Amino acid sequence: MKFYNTLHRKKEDFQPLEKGKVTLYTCGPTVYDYAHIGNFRAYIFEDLLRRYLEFSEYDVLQVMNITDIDDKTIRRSIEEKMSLEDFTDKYTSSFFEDVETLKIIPAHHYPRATEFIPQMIETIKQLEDKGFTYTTEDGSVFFKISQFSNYGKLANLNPDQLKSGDRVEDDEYGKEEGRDFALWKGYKPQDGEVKWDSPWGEGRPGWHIECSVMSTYYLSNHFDIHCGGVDNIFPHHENEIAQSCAASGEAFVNYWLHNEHLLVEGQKMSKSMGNFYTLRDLLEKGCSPEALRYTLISTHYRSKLNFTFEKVKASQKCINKLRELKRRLKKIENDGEEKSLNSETEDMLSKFSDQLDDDLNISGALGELFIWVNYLFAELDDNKLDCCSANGALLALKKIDTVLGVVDCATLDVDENIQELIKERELARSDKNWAKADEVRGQLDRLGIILDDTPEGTVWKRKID
RNA sequence: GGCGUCGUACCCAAGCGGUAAGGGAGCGGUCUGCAAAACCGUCAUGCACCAGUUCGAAUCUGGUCGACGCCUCCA
Repeated sequence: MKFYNTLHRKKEDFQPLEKGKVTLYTCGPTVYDYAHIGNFRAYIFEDLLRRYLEFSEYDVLQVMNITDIDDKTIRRSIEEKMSLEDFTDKYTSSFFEDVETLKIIPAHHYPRATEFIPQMIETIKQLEDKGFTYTTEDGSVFFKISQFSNYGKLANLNPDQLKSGDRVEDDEYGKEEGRDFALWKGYKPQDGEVKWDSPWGEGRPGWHIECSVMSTYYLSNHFDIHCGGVDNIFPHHENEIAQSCAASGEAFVNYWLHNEHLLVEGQKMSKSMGNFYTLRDLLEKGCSPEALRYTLISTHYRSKLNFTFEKVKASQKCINKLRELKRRLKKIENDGEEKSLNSETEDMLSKFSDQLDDDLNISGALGELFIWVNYLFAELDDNKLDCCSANGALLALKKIDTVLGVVDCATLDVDENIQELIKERELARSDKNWAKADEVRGQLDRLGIILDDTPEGTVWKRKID
């Protein structure tokens, strides 16, 4: 298995620190609003990574942080006249609901920054003792980058050139150099009720320290993989490396994986452009969670993904095709016990994983999958598939879906009213009352349900747009 | 200014020196009460452009054009 490691800007063979086990830290949400489709690209990429590692029989321990303390959560909670806790609880729950909707496998731990203040203070003290910090008049503590010689390695930036820059105007906490970053922020009136006691006075932790502290708390000082969006490479991850290595004196993360961003209809997603979508927005527009999942998963994680409704529609068709295959395979499964993977199926499985072994080359893997799907449909149409092979194929499809997570769907039931309509139409059809049958088809169509009359009876599925 | 990514058919997209995977859309057929699905056939002498290296290049080198990202808290 190979991954593109941002640290060395090349693909590298993946060797976990402990054989058969993977320690994985994935940057999570800042809970100040509903997560948008771009956020989910990152979480879906991380989910693909998690699922594929487990598919490859690694025992994965995954941690995802919940950032519930930063400028945005404080500002918005004050605007909403809510306590920080109530405010962030609301968006944390909505995040978990969305995770479930998208069938993202939950991380083993979701630490919240506010639950780790003592540990963060402890780490800052360690850094202070080792001479990596300085304190300013307002009770803020900064990390002194000039003390850390490896600074800039991940982002491939020259630290000396970070000294000057038009965008460095932020001297609000009185730091010595623009490039230094806050470990602890002294209390300011705009923080409202949000403050904790510390050896440097009241205040709150900086952003970067939370990930350093929470990742190493669960995964130890040195762990395998750390993921996030490309925008996190600098400064967030660069700063994490500096803090963590300076504090522990050990290596921090072996593999840094970053996902590219998402565009919507070719444009950067923004509220002013009117192309800013949360998961809820898209579900309301009729996109199914599986189609969104497929859309987000099916472009390689290091390429920009142009999110379009055309792509969601194409994704839904691919999923329908896989579900149709499953239905037809099940039909000849009959007595069910005997299974064998025929050579085509074995071939597909091995090519599928070969592709994903190459830095999660999902397009290549899906290509292999559909070659096999087409082969199976042709066999099924010719009645050439024995039940042994069909059972084997079903098994393979199930295995593939542990990675994709789009075929099986718990919410594929419709309300009773719709079931009644389908029965009504079945009756009309057996009476050859075609006018009535077509009327019902039209009725269901308006409800977003498509009917397929198959030799085994009528099946239905969700309309694509 | 510094660092970096990308340009393959109508759309998406693999490919990493050996003669263009796969998906969607389209078109023509088979099947069907109608439809859908599925199946069969069709769909790039060419991979932004120009040179070069090579027996051989979408793949390597140089250049040109174009799109984009990061350079202090945005996944």
